[in-house]
Amino acid sequence: MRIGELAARAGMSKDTIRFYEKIGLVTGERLANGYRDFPPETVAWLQYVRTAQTLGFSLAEIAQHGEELRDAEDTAEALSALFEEKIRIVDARMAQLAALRAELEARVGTGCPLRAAELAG
Amino acid sequence: MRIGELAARAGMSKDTIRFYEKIGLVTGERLANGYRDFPPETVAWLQYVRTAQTLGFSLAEIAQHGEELRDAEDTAEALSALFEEKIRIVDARMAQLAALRAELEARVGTGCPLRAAELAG
DNA sequence: CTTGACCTTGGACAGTACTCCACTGTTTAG
DNA sequence: CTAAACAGTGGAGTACTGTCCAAGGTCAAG
Repeated sequence: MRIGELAARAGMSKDTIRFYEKIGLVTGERLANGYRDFPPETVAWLQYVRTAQTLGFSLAEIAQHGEELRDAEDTAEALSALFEEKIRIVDARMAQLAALRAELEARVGTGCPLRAAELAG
Repeated sequence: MRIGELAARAGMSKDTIRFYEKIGLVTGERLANGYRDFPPETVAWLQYVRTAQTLGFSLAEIAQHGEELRDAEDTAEALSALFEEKIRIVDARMAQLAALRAELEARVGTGCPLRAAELAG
């Protein structure tokens, strides 16, 4: 698939994809005429990138995860370890969110604006 | 409290606090000699800023929330509405995390590296 | 063979969030 | 009085994540 179709399917600009290629976040072949040629799973990978990004991972981290996945191609254990580490990060972030949510909820309806700035505890 | 103590208590650099003041994220008085003078609750506010930041809010958004809080000083309803909106955002983010976590967990131990790139679904 | 849609590259520019620097003023301790 | 520790300003520089543009190559349709 060429870059235009990939961009449309992944919901991002061609420039963004070229930028991602430059930093090693996506890789593609080249056609005889020099055009980039991406395999279909790149769409899912780019969607994953967006998800990971909103979770607070930098593009460099995501790229490294991708490499680790590729390197671990015959090492199911390494892969599981990577996933488990990510789960730990996700759990920590969820706990943080849950704490903030509880604090927010405690404030709803209490009308104590002057102390609102202290909700971080 | 002067900037050095605030920086130490909030766990960030003085430069960062000056930068935050410039963009309106924190406000302080000035002493007769020109030194900044911050009220004690600024420590909690800065900690809240850090939390909100890790949740994906930009400094501009956080600053605006702060303003809304100040503007709503006598409007408990507006405050509750703001909190409820934040809770919705937090809930959405938690759901996203939960989905990702489930996908990650499903991969642990299955050893299917070649399809790992598609875990975003 | 031209037109238009697609692709290439390189580089400039932008917004966010700092971080560092040089130079200068203020306060406190000895 | 001087030195050290604190403070101030303005401006430059950095890293990250794009976004836009100009100049040009490729390809299919009419």
